[in-house]
Amino acid sequence: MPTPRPPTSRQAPLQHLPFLFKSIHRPSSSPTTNPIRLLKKSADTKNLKIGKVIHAHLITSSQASKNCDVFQTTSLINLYAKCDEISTARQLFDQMSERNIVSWSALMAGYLQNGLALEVLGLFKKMVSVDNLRPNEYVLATALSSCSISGRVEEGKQCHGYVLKSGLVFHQYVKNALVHMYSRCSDLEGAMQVLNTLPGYDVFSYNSVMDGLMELGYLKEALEVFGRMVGECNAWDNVTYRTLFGLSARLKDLKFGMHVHGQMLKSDLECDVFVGSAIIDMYGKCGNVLNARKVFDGLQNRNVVSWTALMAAYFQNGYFEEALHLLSKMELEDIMPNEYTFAVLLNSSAGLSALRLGDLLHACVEKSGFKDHTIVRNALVIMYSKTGNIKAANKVFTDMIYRDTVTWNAMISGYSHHGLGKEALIVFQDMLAAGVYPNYVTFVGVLAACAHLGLVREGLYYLNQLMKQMGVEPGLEHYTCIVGLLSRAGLLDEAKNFMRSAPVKWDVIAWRTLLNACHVHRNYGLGKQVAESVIFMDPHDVGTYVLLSNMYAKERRWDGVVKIRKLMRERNIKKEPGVSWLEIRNITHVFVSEDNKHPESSQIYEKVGELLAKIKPLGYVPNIASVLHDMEDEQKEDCVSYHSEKLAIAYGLLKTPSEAPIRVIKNLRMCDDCHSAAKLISKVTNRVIIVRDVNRFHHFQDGCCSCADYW
DNA sequence: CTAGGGTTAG
Repeated sequence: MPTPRPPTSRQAPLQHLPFLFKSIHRPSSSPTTNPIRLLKKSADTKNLKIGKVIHAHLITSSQASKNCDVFQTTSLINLYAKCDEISTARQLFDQMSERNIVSWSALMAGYLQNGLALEVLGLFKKMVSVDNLRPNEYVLATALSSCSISGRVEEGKQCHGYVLKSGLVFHQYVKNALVHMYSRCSDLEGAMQVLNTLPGYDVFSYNSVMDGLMELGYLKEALEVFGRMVGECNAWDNVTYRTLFGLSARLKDLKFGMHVHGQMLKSDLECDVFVGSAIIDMYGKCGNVLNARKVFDGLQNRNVVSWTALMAAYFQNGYFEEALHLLSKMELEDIMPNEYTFAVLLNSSAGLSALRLGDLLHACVEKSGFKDHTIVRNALVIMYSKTGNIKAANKVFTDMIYRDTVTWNAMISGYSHHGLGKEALIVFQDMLAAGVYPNYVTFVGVLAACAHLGLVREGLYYLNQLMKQMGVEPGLEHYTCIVGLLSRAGLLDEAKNFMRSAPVKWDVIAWRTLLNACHVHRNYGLGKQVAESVIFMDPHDVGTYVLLSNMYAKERRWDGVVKIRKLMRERNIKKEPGVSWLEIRNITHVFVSEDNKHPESSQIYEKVGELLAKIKPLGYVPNIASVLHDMEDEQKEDCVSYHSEKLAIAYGLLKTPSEAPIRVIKNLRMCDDCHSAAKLISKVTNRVIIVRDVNRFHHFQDGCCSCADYW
């Protein structure tokens, strides 16, 4: 949706030009009117038009002496370099018969500005070897900066040598450029060495080092450097604040962040868009959306980044609708979304499982000119996979030319969530073949895939060998995957022993994994033990009470069921109502178990009855064991018959064309009864039914589910 | 001639 932009930079009106000519022609040129000064002025103001006029004039009246020519041409180089006509600058430079150090530095600065760092370093080498010139502070700062942006430590160290030789180590700019170079090239020992051996560093050096440390994830160390800074330098600037907000965000340390914020308010530093966005980001990442909003509302000028930061704050805290809602408000202020904005929006629609909205955003992205940005493509993969359309996710993935770690991880874990373990492992192999290094997240997806496929040996090999080989430290999530892997394969004792022996502090999730396995494998003895300990760890885990009561029921131990029910009453634990929803055209229809609030309720109930009647001959038996209320079996059967996902599936069948897959989202774990019903319904209706429950996707097709009945 | 804001995979 590109709208024409109003002209922002005003060109100098043409009627001013005769005046310029006059001043050039004036016989004894005063300092303000000589052409070199005018060239500098037009370079500084990036006014190429006037600069070219002066250039033309110089050509037509070329009476200049040779020495004057060096200065003039250098000024012209500077002009073209600053005005982004670097090739013109280069032509002039190459035609010079004689050059001084300023000619070199002007051209180098131009290349640096255009991001052509390697060109700068090439020039630097030529300058010292061919022209035998000694680099000055300008050339050194430019060369060092080129090393910084291109990550060339080796060249940076050579520059360091020149710095020492020239005696410019004490020059503030050069020193800072040196510290910055080492920080950006991830050579923090180098940076610290410069910082420690030389006296007199300023905000700039500290900012650089803290930034470098943060980039590498050394958050504690950055905090230490900050402590040193507090003692030695109190002139904090915008960049310092931005860095500190970034640090508190990454540490998720709200207290520290608020402290810095308070400090900033006390100082009379003006809060620019950069710092403003950093504060919003900090509050968002520290979980305080309200403050993020407050800061945003207080900003005098906002740009795309401020808006995107606020959307991200909402997104990160689960307020997906609010994040999406901000788009139209932003556009009302005439601010266009960019690739980051689209990434947040897509992730928000993924969070809602809003397929229709995601499709819509995809269309916007295609039109926007940001469609080929990796972050946007990644967000598309995530969005399609989370909204249940794994095929579309893979389409986006395969069409991508450049893929980063996040891309591969998104596809691997996407497949894993959908129970497509084989596909996940193939993508993983491709990732290794492409030379991309797997990280922590990659292996979570890979191990989950192994668990789905029951590949015990492979899983253990990945954990014990490959991860070490790849330099990835296994964490709780990986160990939990192993628990899942073992118990899914029916090796419950091994899983239990693994939990006993592995050097980790297990959380409820791990125990619940084992518990679930006991339930599926009908090992109720161990299951009850595990459930007791889960309840001990988290007395409000409703799902566990339900499972425990289920297990008692399956053993026909009604005393146990009664005990659990009593316990739940005493602890005031209520079963969260089951809610399912699905999108039809662009409306989301929400169903709550056994409620008849939907306007077409009677048709839906009728349809459910019809479906259940159709699948009963195929072996469907209502599973009423999970019903916790006191009632007759017949009532219990009614109860499970009208679970929210059954209502949603029935509605989907009523309202969508016969070839379309039905996509349902449910807030809880899918129950046994609905699971077996859905399998048979997919068979008798010949439809693909995709249900996303709290943990995973179930693809029902032709009487089978992708989770292979283990979830 | 030295720096910098936002996003994501579990």
